[in-house]
Amino acid sequence: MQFHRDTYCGTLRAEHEGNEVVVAGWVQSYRDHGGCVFIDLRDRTGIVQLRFDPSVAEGAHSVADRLRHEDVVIVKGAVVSRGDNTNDRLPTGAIEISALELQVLSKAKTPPFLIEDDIDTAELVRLKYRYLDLRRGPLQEALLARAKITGVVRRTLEEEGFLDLETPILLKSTPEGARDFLVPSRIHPGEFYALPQSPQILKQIFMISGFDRYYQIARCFRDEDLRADRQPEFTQVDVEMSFVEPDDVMDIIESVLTNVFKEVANKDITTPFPRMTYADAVGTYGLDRPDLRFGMPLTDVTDWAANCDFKVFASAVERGGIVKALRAEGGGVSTSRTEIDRIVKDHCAWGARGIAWIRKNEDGSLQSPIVKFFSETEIAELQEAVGLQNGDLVFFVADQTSVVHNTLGNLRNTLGRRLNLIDDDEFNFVWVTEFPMFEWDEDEQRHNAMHHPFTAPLSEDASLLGETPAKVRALAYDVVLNGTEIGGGSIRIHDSELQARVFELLGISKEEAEARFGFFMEALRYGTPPHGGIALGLDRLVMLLTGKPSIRDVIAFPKTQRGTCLMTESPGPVGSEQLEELHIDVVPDDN
RNA sequence: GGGGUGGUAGUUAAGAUGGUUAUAACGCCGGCCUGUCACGCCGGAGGCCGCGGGUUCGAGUCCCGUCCACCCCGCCA
Repeated sequence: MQFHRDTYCGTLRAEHEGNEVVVAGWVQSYRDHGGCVFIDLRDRTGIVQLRFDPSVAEGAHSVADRLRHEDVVIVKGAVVSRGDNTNDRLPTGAIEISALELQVLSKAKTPPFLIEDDIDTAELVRLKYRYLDLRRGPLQEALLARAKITGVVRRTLEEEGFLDLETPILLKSTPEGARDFLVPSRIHPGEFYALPQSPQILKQIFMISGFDRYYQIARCFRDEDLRADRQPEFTQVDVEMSFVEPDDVMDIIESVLTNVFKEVANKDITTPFPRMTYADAVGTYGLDRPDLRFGMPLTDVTDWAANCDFKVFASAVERGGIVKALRAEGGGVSTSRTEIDRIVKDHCAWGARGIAWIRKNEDGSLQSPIVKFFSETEIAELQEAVGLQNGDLVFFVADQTSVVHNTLGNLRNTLGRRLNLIDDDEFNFVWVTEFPMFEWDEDEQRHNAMHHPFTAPLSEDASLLGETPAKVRALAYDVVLNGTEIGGGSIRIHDSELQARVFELLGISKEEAEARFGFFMEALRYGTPPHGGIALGLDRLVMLLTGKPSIRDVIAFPKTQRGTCLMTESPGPVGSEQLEELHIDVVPDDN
């Protein structure tokens, strides 16, 4: 390079008039007037206009003439006022650089899409040319926000005395929870490392080792199917502390989040966050991650339904299920019959065999596929129970408890959005506490750990472990933001006897527990402090803070829904020598 | 594994009922233009209509299969 860049494009203002500067960056656009050539030059700080005037610098002008989108140039020139030609849409619009010298550092191929904030290019194309997509403002801002967030997280935790400690990526498979990614061992034929689903056991061992306060911004891996908010590798802010109760962990996380939202988004969030038990969250809002930016609680009409004339309702109750109602205030006015049918069809995906509904028109008349099954009295009782007003729309699900809650909980979120009950600028946090220790796995006919198998029970529930494990509540807590779970943690079991019992309840035999977690069980026996912690999903946090619809928008190089990277074309085949060395035979898929 | 949406120039889209040479905008190329900033004007190039099969005199369009991307269920904290 002939010159040395000394100024970022986006930083120039009227006060810099008269300065001689050297700027470098990408050609955003070019406007050739035959005489003067105008170039918008972009770097990560913004855009500045360059003017190439043949009467000022003939050589530079004749080269500028041939500049095209995304060419990389370095330019020396004088900052001059634009006079009457100010561009109010650019922060640098009061000035321009009258170019004296220009060096083209790199010509660019015509990009497949323009580098602009608003494009509607298919994600397929954008992912293939991720390096170009990442030049665009929205992605630059998202990654900038991400970097700021991790900075604030580190600073806050360091100030609180947490140590950033690393844990291995090549680990042992502990087949519990998600499917592991495996790494074959060359030295040990037929044996495999597993990539961590989270550093759970290792951070607990740090507590046993006396480090007292640990954190790590840790990459985690889970080989499961993807969603808009799920990638095969993702990042957790992983935290663990000794000699603590849930409140201590919550306090720390509240400070972290408060600082993050203040410093990155200039949002003041109120602490302490409200708390709600799992039972209340699910009972009232259907989901264990309630979006509390709007009301619309569920109404339990099981008792009424048990004795009603509508067989679908009555028999659901008879089989041990429940019936709940979700009333959308004024929803009947704005929702057409076709839209209702559509909503019903879409939400049956959560397992409900059907979703009944009643619309009460403005004139008080009822419209519904089910009212004909009820007596006058029943209808009156029902309206009373759900508080049905003119213009309302109410939905019902009658099924097993979990199906009813899941379906109506998701329906509630849909209606909240449809009816514009949600303020997009609000950040609503809530702690959900007292999760059940176990959930029943119908397929495998055994209990599973709802959080993970190292979670301690609520002390007053510990005595129930023997008889009714389903009733045992855990010292587990989730932090929920706007209806998305952004983190979860618990107080851990620090007693090897209790840990062994929990494994037993989970259907893991002594031998199995020994084989999988023997080292950990042994470690617990050497003096373990009571401890607990939490992990925040960094990707989701950044996604919510930046208002992006997908975590792909806050991850530099994300994978597609089928786990491929369109830019690098991973995963890919490897040579037979490589496989041989790893003692691996590839068995082709059937068909 | 299942349900849904989409795939036509580089990009985004249009292309009723099957029918002449597949349109447009932006981008690209050439020319003109000294105050543009969505610059403007004139001209031009650019297509395995995702892929494979089938029906038909004839398929971008209809049928079957398949691949890819996205959203969702299952799965996954």
